[in-house]
Parts: sequence; structure tokens; C-alpha cells
Amino acid sequence: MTFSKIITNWYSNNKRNLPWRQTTDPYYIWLSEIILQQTQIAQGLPYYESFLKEFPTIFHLASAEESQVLKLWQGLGYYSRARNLHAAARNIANKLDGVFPNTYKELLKLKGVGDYTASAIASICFNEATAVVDGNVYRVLSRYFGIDTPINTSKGVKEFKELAQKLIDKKNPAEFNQAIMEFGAVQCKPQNPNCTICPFKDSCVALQKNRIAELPVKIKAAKAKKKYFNFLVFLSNDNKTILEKRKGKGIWQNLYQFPLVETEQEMDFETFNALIKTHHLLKGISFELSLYNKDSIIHKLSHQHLYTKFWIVDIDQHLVNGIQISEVRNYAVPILIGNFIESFNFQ
DNA sequence: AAAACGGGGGG
DNA sequence: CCCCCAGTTTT
Repeated sequence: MTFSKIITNWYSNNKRNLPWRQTTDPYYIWLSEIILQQTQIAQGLPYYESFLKEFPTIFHLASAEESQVLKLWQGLGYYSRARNLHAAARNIANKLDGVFPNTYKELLKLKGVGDYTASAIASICFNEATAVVDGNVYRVLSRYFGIDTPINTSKGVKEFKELAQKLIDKKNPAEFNQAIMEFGAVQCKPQNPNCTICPFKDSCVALQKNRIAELPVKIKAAKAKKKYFNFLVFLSNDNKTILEKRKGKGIWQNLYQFPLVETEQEMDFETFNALIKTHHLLKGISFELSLYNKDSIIHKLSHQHLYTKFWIVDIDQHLVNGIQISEVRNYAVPILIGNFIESFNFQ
């Protein structure tokens, strides 16, 4: 039996029943693929449901405000996915007459759609034989063929794409692509794959050579940098606080946060109390400072660790540009801020 | 080619 | 404190 035949057989007997497997409508498939990038199914599933409930068609999504899309995305991370999703929906609805692109080449032009997602949609929705290479596929192929090339190098990307393209069932690319990814997720898992019941146990190179745990090979990422974030949680005597929209290029673009003071090291009370006397929001204003969390909250992102303190700033006057405390939960915020809002007892 | 971009899980 | 997971865009 061919590789393709074995893996599609396995798939027909072992596939999980997931909502996006009931359809080939490109809107649903696209939405599921964007949500599931860098995201486990258990985490993405509720977001998929709530997006479809709020935006049953691409036109609903296109006519929404970006702020609403970001609010629904809150907690999923990699927020550029949400901004690109929204922009692509507007592009399709307004520039492409609402017709979803139906080839790999055209799909690639959509914001937020790269090689993997274009291949997935083209194969699943339009039967185009373009092989997907996601993390599961890297793992399955590197083990089965015993390939050492690091997967996070341009050489590795090219090599695995060509191999997958050679293996794909041209007659049924949708089944093959979903089968190899599901096989990687369920059977050929990163840790402790159950090789004793694997349909490839007699032909898998990594298993024969006892190299399952070594493959796939990845170049180690650089260590995360430490940053020190101090958020100013204003509380005014008219029950207002301040949320600011993040601009610019960095993390959490277009999400909201309490006014941020980034420092070179962790702040103690006396130092920080003196420091913010000159803050532009506090100049000439009398305030009473208190520290909400004595120990920094360490929020870990891929490339930085955020050592975070929330400072309560009580002011005995009105806050002209503030928002009502009761409105705080309506804004899209990073989960770091969201967790604070949930735990802090706003009066 | 390398860095940036979230957040969740486990040891 | 450490580790793992892993698509797309930007630099």
C-alpha cells in the first residue's frame, strides 16, 4: 500500500468529529484555519462557534467594526490574525463581489493567508492538489522518512513542501491533507506517540532507528527578553478610569490597556511613587498610589516575558477623558489586562 | 535569514 | 524557573 492509502485509511477510521469537517464552504474553512493557526483545537473551538454565531456570513464579518472583531478574538493571541481576517473579509465582500478566491494562487493574496492556509482552503474546498505542511506534517514526514533537516529553516521548509507535494493523493487532496494533519495530531504526537499500534510501525525510519524523540529537528529560539510593565489603574471620584488604545507596531496592536509606564527594572513603591509625579496624566494632580500585586505577574509571550505590576491611582477629582468603570469590560484587552479586570474589585 | 507576534500547557 | 507548541508578516 502507498503512504497516501495507509494514511487516508487511518483517517477514515480515526478522525475526530469537528464542526468544520461538516462543510466545504470556504468561509467556514478559512475561519477555522485562521483560528487554528498556532492554536490547539480545544482552545480555538469556542472562538470558532462564537465567530460563526456573530458573523454567519463573510458579509456580516465585513460590515463589523474592527473593535468588535478584536473583542471576540480577545484571549486567542496573535491579534494580527484578527485584523487580517477582518481586512480580508472586507476585501472579498467589497472588491471581489463576495466571491471567495478559489485557487491556491489567488488565496495567497489574501491578508493573513500564507502557504499553509492557501493550500488547506484550495484542497479542502476546491480539490486543488496543493499539499499542506503544518507542524503535524513536519513531524510525521521527518519521522517516517528520518529527515534531519531543521524544519524552521528555508531549506527545511522547501524540502518538506516538495516531499508532501510528491506524496499527496492528486485524486483526493482534501482527504490526504486532512488525514496527514490528523494523524500527526492524534497518533504521531509530539510526546509519547503510541508507535506500537501505528500503521507505519514496520516502515517508519525514526522508529527503526529509535529516533522518534529526536525528530523533527528544530533550531532553538532565542531566549525571551525581560520587560517591566507598570499599569496605572486610575480610580476617580466620578467612578472613571483610563484605557488607552495601543498604537504602532508592537504587541497587542489596537487593543486597549491601562496607561503603561515601562521601566528598566522592577519598581518598588517609593521609587515608582516619585517617578510618576511627572507623568503627563498626573502633573499637578494630587493622587494616592497603591500597589495591587506585590509580586510581579509574569506574562510569558514567545519573545518576551512581561514582569507586570498594577498600580492603583486614586484621585479625588473628576476624570474628564476617562471611561466609566462599568464600561471597562466592553473593550478588547490583552488577556493580561483581562485577568486583572476580572480579579480586581471595581466599585 | 532572522525576528516579531500570544497564550496555553506541563515538569 | 525551565521546557514544548508553530503560520504569517515584517525587517
